[in-house]
Amino acid sequence: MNTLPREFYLRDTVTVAKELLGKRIVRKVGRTEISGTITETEAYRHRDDPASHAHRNVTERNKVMFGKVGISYVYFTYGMHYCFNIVAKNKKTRAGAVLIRAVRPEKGIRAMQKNRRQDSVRNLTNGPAKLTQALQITKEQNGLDLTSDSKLRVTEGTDRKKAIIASPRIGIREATDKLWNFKILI
DNA sequence: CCCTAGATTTACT
DNA sequence: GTAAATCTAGGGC
Repeated sequence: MNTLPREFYLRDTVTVAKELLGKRIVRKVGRTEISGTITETEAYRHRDDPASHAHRNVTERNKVMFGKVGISYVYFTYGMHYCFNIVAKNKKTRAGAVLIRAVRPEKGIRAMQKNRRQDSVRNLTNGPAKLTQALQITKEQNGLDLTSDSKLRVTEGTDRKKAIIASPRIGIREATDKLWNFKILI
């Protein structure tokens, strides 16, 4: 399956968040391939988005969001969880990323069940910190180039276009008026 | 099914 | 100091 090119991510963050629905994340750990289709995303921008990590200045944590598009931004939160984002923004914007909130498991379900210590396929990747655990993504994968890395990529999907549901983003207190959470039905 | 509480570390108010 | 782009277990219905 074709890996998405850099230009895919060089557009408005909100546009890319919608476009990523139905695309596929492919992770390789040793000889095991783990993959899933993206079913839920959220856009986080820069100056106009008080809920974004990059709303203020560059810090050690958020610096990837100010860099090249198509790079992974993995951050640690709530004392125990990792979340996986992809840097995306148009040329005029300094910072932005798309949070991957849910995927539908495809290849490597056995490995995911082991990683999650959980048998129920429904509960494998239906949350931002669940899918990082299932795909073995930690801060080690922060800053990888998703357009060329051998162990973590985003490729075209096989799904037909489906209706997109837009909602307020989850778990934030600011900018709840922006409908920048996007999902497709499973 | 729903709800609430507790876990546990980082980053920056 | 404290809030955080969250999850799970445990109890009630």
